[in-house]
Amino acid sequence: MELNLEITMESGQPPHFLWNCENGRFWRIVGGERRELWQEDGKLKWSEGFGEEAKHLLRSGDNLERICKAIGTDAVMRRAISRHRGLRITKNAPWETIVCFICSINNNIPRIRKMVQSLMVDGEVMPPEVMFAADLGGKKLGYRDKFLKATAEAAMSYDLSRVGRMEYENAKEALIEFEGVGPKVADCVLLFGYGFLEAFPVDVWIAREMKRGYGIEGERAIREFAKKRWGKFAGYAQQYLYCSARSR
DNA sequence: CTCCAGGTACCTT
DNA sequence: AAGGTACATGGA
Repeated sequence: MELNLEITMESGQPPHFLWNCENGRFWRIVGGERRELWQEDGKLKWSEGFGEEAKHLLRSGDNLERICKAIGTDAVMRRAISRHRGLRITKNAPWETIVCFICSINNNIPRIRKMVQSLMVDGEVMPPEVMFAADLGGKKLGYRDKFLKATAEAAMSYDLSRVGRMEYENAKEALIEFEGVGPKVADCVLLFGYGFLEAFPVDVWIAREMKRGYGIEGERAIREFAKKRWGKFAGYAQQYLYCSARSR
């Protein structure tokens, strides 16, 4: 599996907010167990018993070479890919992904991470029932606390796995019903939480990069262009562009 | 002081 | 569909 673990885990995807990094190893606690991930000579290593989950997290089934070949149809994208070799889309739990990206609203990565960490108990994001009942005051969430409360309450009586069985457009509409989930957050959740690789989240970095690289402006036009050019792998294209924009 | 950050909700054209 | 504005917070 082609992989650059460091770039992947620290590219603004959910693991960036949920996992920790210490001397080259990534770790988090799940169910009281410490899971670790690292690379040796490019080869992925994991702590005992964590192999299947690790492969799932890193979408080992994605043929990165084939995907990059499919989306690398112009100089801008090829350059983005070459500068971030081994960057993969990750697959995370839907609820954790929703929380991460509600926290991301009009926010920066270091602070998103702080907020998400403050919403974790025993290494995991508080489940909806707990979050709804929790006192979020003092966590410095800004106006996002009311979005989290409302969405947590709604999620208590909603089977989030349903979304994963819908078509992309319907799934997006369903997610936007939650307070604090708009088009951009929904696309992030669909991409990183449900594995819809056609999702193309448009944030300020992407908007900037699309104008710079392709001369395209406006959310509507950007999404149309992305769908036409990158189709079912638009999510990967987006992540390469995002990292390019941020490393500029 | 202003500007910005993986935007959304709500309003008016 | 497109364009405005308020909204919390902290760092540059």
